[in-house]
Amino acid sequence: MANQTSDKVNTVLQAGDLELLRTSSLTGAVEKELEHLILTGELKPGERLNEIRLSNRFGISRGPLREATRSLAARGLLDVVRNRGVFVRSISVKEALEIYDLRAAIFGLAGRLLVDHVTDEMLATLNDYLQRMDALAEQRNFDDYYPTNLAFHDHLIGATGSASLVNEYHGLVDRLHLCRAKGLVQAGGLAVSNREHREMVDSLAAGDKLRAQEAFFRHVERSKRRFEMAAEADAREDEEKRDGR
Amino acid sequence: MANQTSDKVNTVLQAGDLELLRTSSLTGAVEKELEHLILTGELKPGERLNEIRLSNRFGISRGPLREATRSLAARGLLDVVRNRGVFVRSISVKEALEIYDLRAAIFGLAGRLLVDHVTDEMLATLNDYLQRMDALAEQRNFDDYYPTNLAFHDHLIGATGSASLVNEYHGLVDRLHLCRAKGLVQAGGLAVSNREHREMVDSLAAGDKLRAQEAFFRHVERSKRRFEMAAEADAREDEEKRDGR
DNA sequence: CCGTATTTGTCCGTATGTATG
DNA sequence: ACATACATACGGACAAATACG
Repeated sequence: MANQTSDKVNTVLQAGDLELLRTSSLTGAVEKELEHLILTGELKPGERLNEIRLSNRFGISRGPLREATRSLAARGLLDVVRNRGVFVRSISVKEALEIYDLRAAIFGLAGRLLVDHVTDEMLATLNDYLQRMDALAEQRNFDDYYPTNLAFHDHLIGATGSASLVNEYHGLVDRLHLCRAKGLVQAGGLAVSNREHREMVDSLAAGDKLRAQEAFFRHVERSKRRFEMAAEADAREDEEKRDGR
Repeated sequence: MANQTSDKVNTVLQAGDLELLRTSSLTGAVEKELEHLILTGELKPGERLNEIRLSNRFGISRGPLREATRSLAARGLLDVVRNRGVFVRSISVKEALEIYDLRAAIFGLAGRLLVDHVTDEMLATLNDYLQRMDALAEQRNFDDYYPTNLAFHDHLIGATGSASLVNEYHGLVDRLHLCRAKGLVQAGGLAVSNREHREMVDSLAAGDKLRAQEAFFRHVERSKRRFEMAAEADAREDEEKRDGR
C-alpha cells in the first residue's frame, strides 16, 4: 500500500543508531537526527514528514517523534499545520533577507563586544586566519577556503563569551539553510573579499567599538546583497523560462 | 498521597477553558496557557512542572502536554532535565545581561531599518507618543506610563515590517522575565529619561541610519545598566544579611 | 461531488528505569 | 538498601479531519 515511498524513506537512514544516541533522551536524539537531515538537505524545504513512516524508520513510537518535531518547529526548522502534518520549513527570499539583517545586527554586536575582550594572543590568532585565507584565495582553493572562513566566523562569535549570542547566531544561520535558494546563500558567503575581514580585525585592534560593530555589521550586509542579487537573477531566469519558452 | 500540593496547583487554573482554546490544536492551546502562566509569574523560575498533575488540571492527556513543554523548552522558557522533569527556566544575572545586549543589537537594527520607512505620518504618531509620555512622567503617573512606553516600543518594532525581527525581539523580552530578579528588569525599564526617546525619534527624522541605530542601541543598553546596578545592590543586600546578621 | 483510505490528534494502560528521601 | 514517585517510552485504540480516486 504505502510501499511506493517507504522504500525510499528507509534508505535515507537506518535504524540501530539508537545505541549511540542513548546519551540523551530518545526525543533529544531524534531531534538531533532530524535537525541533521534538515540542515544537510536530505529532507528538503516543503517536504512533508510522515509520522508513522518516520517513527517506523527510527524504530521508535510516535510519542517521542512528535515531541521532537514540536521542538524543531519552535526553533523554526519545521512547520506544523493542524490536521495536515509537519513540513520542513521553507523560507522565502523576503524572510531570508530579514534573517540576514538580524544576523548582521548580532554579528555587529559580536564586534562591539569583542573590543573589550581583545588580547594580543587573540589578534595573533585572527591574523593567522587572515593569512591562511589570503593564501587559499590566491590559490583559488575554494574547497579549503569555505571551512576556514566558517571557522574564522565561529571563532569570533565564540570569543565574545556570550553563550546567548552564540545560540542566537547559530539559530539564524540554521534557518538560512531553509531557503529554497540555498545555493545562493552559500554563493553569497563565498565571494568574500578579504579586505572586509582585515577591516574587522583592524577595528578590533584599534579598540574602536563603533567602528568594529559597523565593520562586522557591513560584512554580513554585503553577503546579504550578494544573495539578493543572485536571487533576483534567479527570478529573472524563471520568468524567461515561463515567458520565452 | 499527592494531595498536599495538588490543591495549590488546582487553584491556579481551572479546566474547562478548552472551548475557547479549541481554535488551534490542544498542544498549541496548552502551550499558550503555559506561556501565559510562566510570563505572568504564576509559575515561578525554578519551579517544577509535574506532568500528571498538570495534565489532570488541564483535563488533557500527557501527550499534548509533553509536546507543549518541548516546544516551550526550545523557546527557552522551560528546562527539560532527563528523567527528572521540566522546570521553569531560571536565568542568571549574567545571562540576563547577555540578553540585554542581544536586545540592544536587534532594537538598534530596528532603528537602522526604520530610517528607510519613515513617513510624516509615522513621525506624527511617534511625536504623539512622546508628548503623552512626557505628560505622564510629569504627573508621576507611572501606572499609565509603563504600558504607553511598552506600546511605543512595540510600535517601533512592528513598523520595521520585519516579522522575523518582531519574533526575535519578543523572544528575548520574554526570556528576560525569567530572571529571578524580575522586579529589577521592570525597574530598569521604568526610569527612562524621555531625552532618550526624543533622540531616537529625532535621529529617525534626520534620516541618519548610523545615528538611529546607535540611539536605539544605547537606549536598551542604558536600561541594561540600570538593571545591572539594581542587581548588584541586591547582591550586596544578600551578602550583608548573611554576614552581618 | 461523494465515498473511501490515509493520517493526524488524542486518549489510555502499562512496563521500565531513574531519582529521591 | 528500599520504597515511592515520577519520567520515559511503548502500543493500541478511535474519532475527526484530510487527501484521493
